[in-house]
Amino acid sequence: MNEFAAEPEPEDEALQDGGARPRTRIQRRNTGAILDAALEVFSAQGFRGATLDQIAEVAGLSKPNLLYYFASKEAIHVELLSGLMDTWLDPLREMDPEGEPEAEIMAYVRRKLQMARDYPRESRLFANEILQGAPRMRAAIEGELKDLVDEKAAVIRGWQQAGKIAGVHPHHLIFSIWALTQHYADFDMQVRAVLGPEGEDPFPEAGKFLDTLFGRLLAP
Amino acid sequence: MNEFAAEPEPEDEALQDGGARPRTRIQRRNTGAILDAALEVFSAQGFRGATLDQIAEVAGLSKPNLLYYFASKEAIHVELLSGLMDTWLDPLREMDPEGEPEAEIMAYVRRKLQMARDYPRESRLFANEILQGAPRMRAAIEGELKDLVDEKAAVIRGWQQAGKIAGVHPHHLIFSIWALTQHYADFDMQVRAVLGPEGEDPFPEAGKFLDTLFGRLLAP
DNA sequence: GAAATCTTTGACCCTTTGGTCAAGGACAGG
DNA sequence: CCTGTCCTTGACCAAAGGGTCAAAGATTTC
Repeated sequence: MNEFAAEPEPEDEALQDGGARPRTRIQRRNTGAILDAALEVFSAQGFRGATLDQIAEVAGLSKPNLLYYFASKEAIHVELLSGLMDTWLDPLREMDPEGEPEAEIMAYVRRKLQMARDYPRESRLFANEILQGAPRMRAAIEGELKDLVDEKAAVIRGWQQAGKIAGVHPHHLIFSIWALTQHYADFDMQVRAVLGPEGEDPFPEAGKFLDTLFGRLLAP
Repeated sequence: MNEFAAEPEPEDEALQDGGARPRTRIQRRNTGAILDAALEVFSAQGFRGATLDQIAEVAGLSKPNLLYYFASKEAIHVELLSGLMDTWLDPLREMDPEGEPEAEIMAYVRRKLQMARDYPRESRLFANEILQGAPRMRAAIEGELKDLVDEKAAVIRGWQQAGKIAGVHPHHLIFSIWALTQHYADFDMQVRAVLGPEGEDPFPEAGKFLDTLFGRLLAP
């Protein structure tokens, strides 16, 4: 079970009224189970591909019971996404303008790779949403996300002007970190298939590779 | 209109029988329009999210007419995917073991980035398929794709042992090329949103960035 | 321990969707 | 210009899917 998306924003919205947080123990347990099941199904099938029956089955509840806790399929999805954005941006927020430039960026890379490993479903949910043109997240991406990236890009530019790291385009540097780390979650199936049936964990090697890559890219 | 996926394999399968290639001019035109429309819709909505009505509308045909040319929704999808794999791997096939190592890899990166720019729908179709665990492509990925990657990884290892390029993990090097180039197609919406409303083409800058990145990564 | 308040679900409803079919048009080829 | 093949579609159909509801079961509260 995973609180990752369930915790940040107190789920509710449903339960006809619309004021209170999860009250009873039962409510907390069931909304948690629903969000976890929905994450499982939405991340694997996309919004339109997922069905309430599938989510209900994974959650171990009946379909009408889902709809007792959430007003609609869409409401479940929105709940997941709104919890996601914050957690998704946290590793970037932690990048400290006062820190040692190369170390800060390398640490960011490692945090993102760790997230890809620990929360692949969240990564795929996000990927699905962007792939379809972000119909339910456009605002957050053009607002929150863009603002944070612009802010950190400015920090990076400062480091570059101080000669601490190489002068590569800050926005594209950030894109490259996203692309390279999330790839291991979103394309996990392909990565494992290509590496062969030995079934060993690709992440340790990926970590080493990314250390080398960004080490060389950032050297002033 | 785009022949990319329509041409490689002669579409047919439908038309009740199952022997002949597109015979008439009408047939060629309509199967082409259907595959192009299906690429549009599948790449944007995923398989389950797409509907025959949407595809029919984009193609400018009636739904029963679609099903005159293709046996089922699934048949259209399969047709697209089977045409895709070959084209997708071509840029890697072209990497020449006899060529100058760094130049060969850089050229591969540029070809892939060019594909992301010219064929974003194909990239997203592929991404959708892998994200959902590749239910209809597993065989091709574990076979054709893995084989080619293994072959080229061996070539790269040879170059590394000859001291021509840095000794990074060949498979992860290839993954990084895929991740970094396809990101600009698959996450296009996000890339453009973050770069801001100026609406300028991200690809020229991406090209410069990737030149720097791989130049530094590969230097022996 | 009974009233008031949550939870749960079987049965149902309406829309969407993949797919069928028979009949009517368009187009060769002779 | 007529016949046999190819193409097109309006009308249907059955299944799936999102969502509702009333009534029955649990829990809590006093």
